[in-house]
Amino acid sequence: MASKKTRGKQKIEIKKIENAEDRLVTFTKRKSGIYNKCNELAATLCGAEVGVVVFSEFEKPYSYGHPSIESIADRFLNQQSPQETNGDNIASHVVGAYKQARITEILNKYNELQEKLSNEQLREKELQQREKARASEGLGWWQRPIKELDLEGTKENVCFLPAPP
Amino acid sequence: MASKKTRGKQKIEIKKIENAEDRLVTFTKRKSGIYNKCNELAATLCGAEVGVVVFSEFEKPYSYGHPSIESIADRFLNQQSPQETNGDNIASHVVGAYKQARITEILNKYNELQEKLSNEQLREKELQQREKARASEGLGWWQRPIKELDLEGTKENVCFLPAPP
DNA sequence: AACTATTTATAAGA
DNA sequence: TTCTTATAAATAGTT
Repeated sequence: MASKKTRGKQKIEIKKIENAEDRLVTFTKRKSGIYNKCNELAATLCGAEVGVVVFSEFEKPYSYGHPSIESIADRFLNQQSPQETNGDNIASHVVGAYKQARITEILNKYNELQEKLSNEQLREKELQQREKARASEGLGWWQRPIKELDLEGTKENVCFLPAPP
Repeated sequence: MASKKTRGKQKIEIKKIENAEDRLVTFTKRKSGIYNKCNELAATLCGAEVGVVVFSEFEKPYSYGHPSIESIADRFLNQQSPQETNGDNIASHVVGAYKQARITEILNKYNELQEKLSNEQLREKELQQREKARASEGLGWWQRPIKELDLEGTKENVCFLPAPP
């Protein structure tokens, strides 16, 4: 009993983490922490919508949105009355890019299909698949092994539940 | 001193907070919590950039960005794959070569999924065949009307797209 | 808006 | 990398 197993969470300065490995670990952990917070915010408030975009130090893009980035962006485009912004609005640019590439549509279709598939066929496998998908969370969807794009509920890069009417 | 001053933080279900006042308070608190987390993530990693967009239940927009929304947006709009740049630098309207390749993967995956589904249900199989046929017609999916990409009722349920490379 | 008792997130370690 | 664990940080309910 004499010694504790770990020192537990230590206070850290909010400065760049010098060690690259630690930095990556922290990046990953905190990013998911933020996603989780955002998801709770949206779920908790139910009327709220949240979109997050993160670029790693290697400029690898990550993102989260609820219920979808499009709806969020569209709102920005249609009505501007920012109460607290520290910059230009990101959503309009983001959506512009998306619309140009027309990735949005195909991804929507893809997700719908995923949903369909899982509903009809693989309900019981969801958990397994989710675990798998989580393993490669660090990669953008286009960079992932295609296999892992399988099925719904890629927790990290995808969002979930539609808000009640 | 016998009695505690408060019950402290209580565990709550992640469900819509029924009481409107509490909901607003929580929204405000958690939103700043998220901003703070994002700020730490950006500052901590230093190379990272983060943008957040939040809409309240009243559709009031809030946002945060670090170091600036512009830089994040620029990356979304101007990102080009490193691999692409040294080969042919024909021009900007081909920007999407790499992008499209990536997307094609998704499309392929999409079709794969459909195939899977077809093993379960004939209806889905037909759907899949139709899609396949279209895919080989010569037009890239991105050039086709969205409707041909099939499936109806675009819901706002899922998915969020990471940035195009 | 401040306060705390708790819950939650997470820095280190295993 | 995934799991622990001690501790820091966030926050639900209160004042």
